[in-house]
Amino acid sequence: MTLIIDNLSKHISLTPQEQKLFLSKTEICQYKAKTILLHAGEICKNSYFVNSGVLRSFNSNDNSVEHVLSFACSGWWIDDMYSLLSQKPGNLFIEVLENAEVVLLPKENQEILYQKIPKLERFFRILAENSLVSHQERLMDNLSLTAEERFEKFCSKHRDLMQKVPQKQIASYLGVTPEFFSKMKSKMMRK
Amino acid sequence: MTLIIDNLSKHISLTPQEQKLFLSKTEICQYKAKTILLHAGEICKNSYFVNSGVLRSFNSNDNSVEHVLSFACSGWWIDDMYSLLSQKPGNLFIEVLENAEVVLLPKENQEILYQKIPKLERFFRILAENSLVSHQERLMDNLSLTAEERFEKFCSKHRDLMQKVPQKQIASYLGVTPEFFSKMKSKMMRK
DNA sequence: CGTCTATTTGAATGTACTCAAAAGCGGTGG
DNA sequence: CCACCGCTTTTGAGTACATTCAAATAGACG
Repeated sequence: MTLIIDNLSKHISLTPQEQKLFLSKTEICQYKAKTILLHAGEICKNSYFVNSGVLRSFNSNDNSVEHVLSFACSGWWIDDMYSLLSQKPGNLFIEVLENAEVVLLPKENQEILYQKIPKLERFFRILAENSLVSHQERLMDNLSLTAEERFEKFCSKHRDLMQKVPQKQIASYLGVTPEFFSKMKSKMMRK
Repeated sequence: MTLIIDNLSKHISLTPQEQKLFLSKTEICQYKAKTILLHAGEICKNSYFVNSGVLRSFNSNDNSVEHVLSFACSGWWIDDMYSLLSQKPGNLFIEVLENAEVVLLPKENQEILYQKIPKLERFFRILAENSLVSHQERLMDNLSLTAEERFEKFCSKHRDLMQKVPQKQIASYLGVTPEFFSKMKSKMMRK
């Protein structure tokens, strides 16, 4: 029922009291599609855990060209890690793509929880390490694969997102223009 | 004197006993340039902390095209995080570029240390989070900047490496061919 | 139904790559 | 200490992958 407790339980085990404490430091919010949870230039005050719906993080080059850093569906965490850690203005937006229920974990509560439940250090260590691994892989893919190969890999890894997300944003995630993505897609269909 | 203890002290404070315990679980090794500490296909058994010298991690596309994931100088950690976490064969090489003194922290000792000194969970959480931030930034740079811009950014961030590392490897890190890098460089010099 | 945005398609362009060959540089052995 | 060998860097010509700009088409939403 509480997806987020299940998520924690993947790497650490919490007593019922600890679970209660954890939940008491979070807040559940409902957001409609297109809501912007964080604007570039703001300081990121929360980690977001997605119960349902879809979010994305992206930056926007002065000239309104967007680059998608990540998507987050049910069961995923999303934030502007740079801004969250440094508590300085970041350059990411976080936007709701599909009506979403989101668990907010405020930065200051996270620090409190680290003190009260040190096991959480372990959880977020593992979370960060796993995230690091997948970012490293994506980086290497961007260096060594063609757009077509990256697209195929994306499809096999995230078939679910293909339905939910406008393809211009998948293009952006893969690092190509929407126009090129469209041409590439139809070319691959023909085979 | 012990660079690695200084490094830990940046984020957590250890008692002298804890410091001793930590060091007792590590091993210091000297390696000559060109030594390969980890081959693709092997399981990564250690985290490496660089006391002196320079290392790099890279993968190698079947057809012998190399892509540099990261460099590590004095004071930096390096490993194949994927393989280290999963204890499955990875696809990274770790190589010594410049004669190096390296602190080895074996995976199994790391687990022991997590139990004996839970504060280390915090340290490696912060380490992973910071690494994640810089990988995210590099990823976004690869999506949104030209090769020239990435090169300029690299220069201003890592002037020291420019001297120490063959430029074909900087090219590889930036995601361009050595030939193109050379042309780009001379073009930028002329300005 | 009309408006707004996303997608498709086409033509011209550019950034970066491949292949090839020459020049430079560093280390090693005689 | 010099000469040679291998590797890195440079340079050039031709090519390819992906972009830009523009316009037409399709879809989604109020």
